[in-house]
Amino acid sequence: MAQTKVTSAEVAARAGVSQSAVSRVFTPGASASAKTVEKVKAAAKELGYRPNVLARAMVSGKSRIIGLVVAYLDNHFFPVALELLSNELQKKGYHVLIFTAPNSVDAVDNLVQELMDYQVDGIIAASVSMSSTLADRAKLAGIPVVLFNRGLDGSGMSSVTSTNTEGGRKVAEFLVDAGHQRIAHISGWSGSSTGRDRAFGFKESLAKSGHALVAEIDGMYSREVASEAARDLMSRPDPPDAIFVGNDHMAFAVMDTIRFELGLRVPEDVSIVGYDDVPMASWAAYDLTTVRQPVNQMTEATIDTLLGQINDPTRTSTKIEIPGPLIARGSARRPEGWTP
Amino acid sequence: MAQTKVTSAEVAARAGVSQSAVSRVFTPGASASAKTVEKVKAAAKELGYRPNVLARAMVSGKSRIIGLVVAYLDNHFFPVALELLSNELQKKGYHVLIFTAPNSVDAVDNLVQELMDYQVDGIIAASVSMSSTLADRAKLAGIPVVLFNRGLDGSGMSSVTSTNTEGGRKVAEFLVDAGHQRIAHISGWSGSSTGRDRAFGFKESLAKSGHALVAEIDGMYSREVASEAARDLMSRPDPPDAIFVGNDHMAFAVMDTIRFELGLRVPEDVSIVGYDDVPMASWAAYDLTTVRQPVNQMTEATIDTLLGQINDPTRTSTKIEIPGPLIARGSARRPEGWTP
DNA sequence: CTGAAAGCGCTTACAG
DNA sequence: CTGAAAGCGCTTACAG
Repeated sequence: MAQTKVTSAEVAARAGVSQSAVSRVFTPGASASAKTVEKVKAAAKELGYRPNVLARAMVSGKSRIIGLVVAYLDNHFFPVALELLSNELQKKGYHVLIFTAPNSVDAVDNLVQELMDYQVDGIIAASVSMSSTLADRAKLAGIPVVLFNRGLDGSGMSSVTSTNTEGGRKVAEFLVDAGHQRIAHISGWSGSSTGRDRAFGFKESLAKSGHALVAEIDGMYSREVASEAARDLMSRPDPPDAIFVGNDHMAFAVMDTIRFELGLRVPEDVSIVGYDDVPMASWAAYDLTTVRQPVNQMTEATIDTLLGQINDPTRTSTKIEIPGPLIARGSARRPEGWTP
Repeated sequence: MAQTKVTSAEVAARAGVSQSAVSRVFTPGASASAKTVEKVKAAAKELGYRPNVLARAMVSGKSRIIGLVVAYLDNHFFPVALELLSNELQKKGYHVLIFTAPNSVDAVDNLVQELMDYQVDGIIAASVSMSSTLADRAKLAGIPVVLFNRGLDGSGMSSVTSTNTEGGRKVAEFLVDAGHQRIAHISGWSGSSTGRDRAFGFKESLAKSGHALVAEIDGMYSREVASEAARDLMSRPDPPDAIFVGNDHMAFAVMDTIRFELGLRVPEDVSIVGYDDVPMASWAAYDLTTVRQPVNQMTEATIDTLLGQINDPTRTSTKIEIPGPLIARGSARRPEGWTP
């Protein structure tokens, strides 16, 4: 029997109290006598009243909306993260306004402007490039920003990633210990800190053990580009015996190309290692050796950081890196006696 | 140089006009002289002013927010749909408040209440079960609802699906024409119209050609349940020579189980057909024969329907079904001389 | 075209 | 604890 739009004034009239009293009953922590609460709740129920969140947001200055900017939804890491982020935020009484971003800095800056128009309390940018000037704008507007799965040093924005450099190192050790001699890298997009850090750790560790990279190609986080890179690598006179691919999403494409198009065997002819440990990595058709990004911990840290900054604007930005293990499966030869 | 919160009044002061004038300059279609526009825009730019969308929403009664309820984000069909929906809505000046739903009717009803608190202009429920009473509530509140990839007859809600019954029929014909004799079905969740319709069309067509279903098991849209069903089916004394699986997401699990766990060949030992044609279906590791859901057209129709109802509240609800082709790939034996 | 004023539905000091 | 009142930042009749 809900009316088209019930206001607190109507509830007040029916309950025989003031409009302020109605508001108090619906404001956690505000004072109202048991009797008032009872009368108001009864009237509200009869009329089907619920407070207008937008009005509340306007006067309180808190919208309880978090803006989430995402790209790369075709990489399954992000739907998983999105779901975790959204569930957790819902539990804490926040809601998510989602923006899908083409991955250009300009486009993202526009989106973030629009987000700010909605008076969001905070912004999570997932694997997306924001300009520093935009970051400054958000800071001036008092809106905290947390970068998820991407860092931007010197931007003053908080970020949450896995220990990408360390992850790259682990892969190098794993491949070297397994006796690989001709190692190549199809990297994550070099415009992303994530891609750069993994490549850096990987190459650094390789060099330390006296190995040089056979080849390094930017896979641009794209299936097509990664497949082309795999074709290129495997058709060389001296093809690699192991390829570290900058994320799982590209690694699947590389495996498809190598096995079904080129007719080679994985790992007998070439070992493949990915990064992320998306659910599909454990599916039998791929059984991909990869470095796990602890997405649960990463989303938790992201939310803690963001809400922390929302509740205490003086808090300084933090850079959180969460370690994840290398998960050895069937797509790469293992070092003898290897244990995680 | 943006201030922490610039209001139209401040812009008005700087531009030497009234606050109303500022508002008009930022309201498409409102009248203002070229001179006023110029002065206001200049002042707005200097101060970094942007209208507060929430305030606008309150007075205009239009939030330009669309509530999107999703479940099953692990099924790749939904991230794809989500991205299309979000992009298209952004282009039309709407934004998406996202709610991830556990798939119980109660939980969904709660979420939708919260959505309404945000004064959303419309709701898209993707593969999610809403109660009819909730639908009635939304209608009373004047908020149009469109069901995406799910129907609910008699609810008065609009829905957009593919022609699921017809799709089921196509699969039956395809398998029968290929000479399969022992045909089984691991269905989509029987609580969903989508699952029921596909199963219905499939069985109806099978019966018409004098074939009986060897077995039918509800796969609950779950990888685990579908895998268990596959084990069950293939360990029978007289195992099926073809299985129609209610969606691609489950079909991948079925293929993994049959090939890597049971050591059988697809399609030599058993043909597998899915439903959806998610991107992964075309990946070489699965090469899945499936019925395509034209997700582009489905999302377009969803948006057209929703915005249509928002702009013209008298418009009656519609039930749209969009046909999609069967895509023959390598996971199922083809009828001789088969053409799409 | 333009400004003064009312009002959207709330929250929150301020008195009592 | 409670009510009257101000105000959040806008849009939109209403006069002029």
